[in-house]
This record gives sequence, structure tokens and C-alpha cells, in this order.
Amino acid sequence: MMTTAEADKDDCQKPSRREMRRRAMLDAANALFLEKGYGATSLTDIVKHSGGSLATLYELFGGKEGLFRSIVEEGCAEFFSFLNDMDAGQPSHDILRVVAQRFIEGVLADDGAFLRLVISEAGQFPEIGMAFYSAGPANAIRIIGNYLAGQSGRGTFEIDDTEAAADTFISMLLYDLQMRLLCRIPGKPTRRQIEKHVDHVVDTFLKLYAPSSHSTGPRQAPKAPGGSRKSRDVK
Amino acid sequence: MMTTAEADKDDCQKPSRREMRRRAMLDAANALFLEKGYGATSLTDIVKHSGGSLATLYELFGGKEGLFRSIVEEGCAEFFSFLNDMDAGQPSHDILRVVAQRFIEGVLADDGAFLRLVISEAGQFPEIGMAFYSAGPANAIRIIGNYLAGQSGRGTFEIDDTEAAADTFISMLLYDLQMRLLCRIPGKPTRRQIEKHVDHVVDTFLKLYAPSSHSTGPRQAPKAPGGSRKSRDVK
DNA sequence: GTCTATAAAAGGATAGAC
DNA sequence: GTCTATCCTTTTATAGAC
Repeated sequence: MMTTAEADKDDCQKPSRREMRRRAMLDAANALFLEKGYGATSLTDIVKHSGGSLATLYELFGGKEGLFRSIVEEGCAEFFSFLNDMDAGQPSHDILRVVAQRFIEGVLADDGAFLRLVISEAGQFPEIGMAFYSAGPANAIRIIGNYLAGQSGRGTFEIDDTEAAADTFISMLLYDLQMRLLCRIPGKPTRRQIEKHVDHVVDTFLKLYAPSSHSTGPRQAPKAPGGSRKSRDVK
Repeated sequence: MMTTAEADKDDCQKPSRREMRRRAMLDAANALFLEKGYGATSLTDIVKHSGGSLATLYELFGGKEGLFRSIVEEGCAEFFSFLNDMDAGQPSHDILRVVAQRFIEGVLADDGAFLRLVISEAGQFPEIGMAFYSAGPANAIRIIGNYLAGQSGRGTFEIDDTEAAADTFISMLLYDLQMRLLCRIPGKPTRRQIEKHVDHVVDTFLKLYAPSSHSTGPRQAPKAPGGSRKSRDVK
């Protein structure tokens, strides 16, 4: 027989009762907040899904606000984890396609639910929006900007303001897509459409910043005229 | 002395009591929803600001939802009214600067409060997000796309997919700005910064789509190196 | 520590007087 | 038609048993 303390030392994952409750409540709250929004989600609803009781929730998180802050904190870290995977040592600018693809996958993964939640409550919880922006957009621009700066030194690109270029890249890539998600326009883009968009953005970026007329763009695919059904219309 | 009926006929604006109440309630609700969000605003709070009473509110709007829908309907029409002012007959592409300026002014006008409100409640009120996207982003892309198509015919630009080009233009112009507003990053950009950004976007756009090497860009201003403090950092 | 039961408050909605 | 007063539900928050 082991004491619980010994068990804790033994098992690295330490699934203490407290920690399991905490996780279950965080997960339930996360799902419900993302689905219904902060205001429309009640604590009893969360407890109903997580198990445990209201009193325990208060014991662990201090209330609805505390629970919410924990959710967002975790969410920010997870949501942008893919940013840290960027390997700046890659040879060519094909890496731009890979990065773009990952960005879009990341954005599409939760249908914009997390971003919507942050935006919705940024008014009532001032630090939440700032934390998100720092961990997300600002971080992305810095990382991509740094990458571009490195490549710029090697002659892969000709860019004077690398962060502005990074901003341009991300903006072209995500603006309309994210806006549609946030507005809940139905219908996800197909893999084919995403690929096409990524190609278009990368090509445009290269047209802007590839060393002049060196014509680095390997895919200036001759576009089928009129075949670009993007269906921006809603109805 | 006039009866109220005569007064109504006399005054073309017909500020009937009913209509005045309606306006007052719409205005109060609008302000409160934009400030505190839909869920955090109570009907009693609205009535307290508008005058009148809860019962009248129900008589006029049927409840909180009806009131909210009325708000958003009005808001969409007003928010994008500036789009219809675009005069496609203008001579050069200096009009791009004017358009860009107006877009940014429009976006900054309410600090993103209206867009935030729409995004927040797009989940609970499905048609609201779609109405906004149609009246706003989709409409903007179509209008600018049409303008570009017209100019493209005259040789001002060389564009094959004019709507994609319009998307690029708007994305570069607004993405980071709107994201910062939505996340409540404090500190509005100064007029100087806005002007600089507009110039950068227009120059970039011309670099992409102006007839080759005709060098239409009148303002390829030599940037002071290192002077581009955009302060993307939050802290 | 975890749960049951309940307090306390607030919000949405309505009935009825004027 | 407009207001006052009130009902009923829901929600946050806590006290006390096990």
C-alpha cells in the first residue's frame, strides 16, 4: 500500500481527485462557453456536464469569472501552439505554403468559436483580449517577420519592413475567411478551395517580395478564367 | 390651439408619441448593447435610460430579441452607408486612397463595437451574422471589385480576378486594425499613422496591379529605415 | 473536500389600473 | 396606449451535512 503522497510521486500524471474534477469542469465549461457564449452558459449547466457540484466549482475557481479566465488562459496557449513549430532553417519559400496551410487549419479547427468568445468578452474582461492578441496575431506577425528577415538576409526575399510584409501575408490569408467564420456564414471551404487560396496568397506575396524578375514563383498557374467560384454571396 | 391629430398632419416628421418612444428605446438599447453586450444589458436598464416602461417596450418590440433585431437591422444599413457613395467615374487611382481612408474612418468610428456585437450574438441569432456579412464585407468586395473591373477595362489596372484583388485590398487595409479593435487593444492610431498605413496599402496594391513598370505609384516614399514604429506589442 | 439544499438577487414577461 | 406593480423563472453564491 502507498500513501497518496507516495502515489503522487510514483505516478507522474498525478490524477488526484481534485485535478480530475478540475479538468472535467474546465472541459465542460470550455465546450459550453464556446458553443453558447459566456452569458448564455450557466454554472449549473456546466456542473451537469462535468459531474461534481456547484460548491466544488466555487472551491476550485472562485466563481464564473475565475473559471472563464482559466479557460481563456489555456485556450490561448493551445490555440497558438502551432506557431512555435516554425522552422526557420528551411531551404526555400515553399515553407510559406506550409505555414499558410497550418494557419488556415488552425483557424478552421474550431470554426472561430474561441476567437468569437474572446471578442465577445473582451469588453467585460479587458485583459483577455490583450492576452489573446499578444499570444496570437502579434506573436504570429513577429515570428513570420523574423523568418522573413532571416530569409531576406539570404536573398530569398527583398523586403525592407518585414513585419509589415508579415502583416500583409497574414491579412490576405485570413481576413475574409475569419470574417465569414465569425459571422457564422455556413459552409466550410473545401480542401481544394483552401489549397487554391493558399496558392493565390503565396503567389501574390512572391510577386511583391521575390527578388525582381528572378521569377521565383514556381506556380504562376494560368488561371481558368471565370472558374474562380468563391461564392462570396450568402444567399 | 391644435388637436394632436392636427399637429401630426401639420408636422411632416410626424413625431407621434409612439414613434418618439420607439426612437428613444432604440437609441438607449443601441448604446447599452454596444457598450455592455446583449447578455449583460437588461430591459429594465434600457427603460431606465429611454423613459417609458417595460410594458411599452414589449408592446413595441415584442421582447428583448425583437428589440435586438431592430437594432442590428438599423445598424447594418447605417454602418455601411458610406459604401454607396463610391463614385466609379473618378479619373485616377487616387480614389483608392479616398476609399481606404473612408473604410478606416468607418471602422474606427465606433471602436468596433457594432461588429463585436454582431459577432457575439451571431451564434444565438443565425440570420444576424449573415445579414451583416452581406451588407458589409461581401458588399464591399463586390463594389470595389466592380470598380476595379471598370478601371481594368480602361487600362488603369491589370487584374484578372477583380474580386480577389478587392479582397486583398480590404484585407491588407483592415485586418490588423480590426483585430486590435475587437480585442480591445487600447490606443487608437493617430491620423498620421492611418495616413501612412493607407499609403502603404495603396502602394502595395499598385505594385501588384498597376500596368507593368508603367510605375504609376506617385508615392513610393523612401521609408526612413527603422522609423516604422507600429508598436504591435501590447505591453 | 465533496455534496445537498437553499438563500438572495435579478431578469424577463404580464395583468390590470388609468 | 401607457404606466405600476407583480409573478415566475433562472442564476449566482453559500451554509451546513456527510
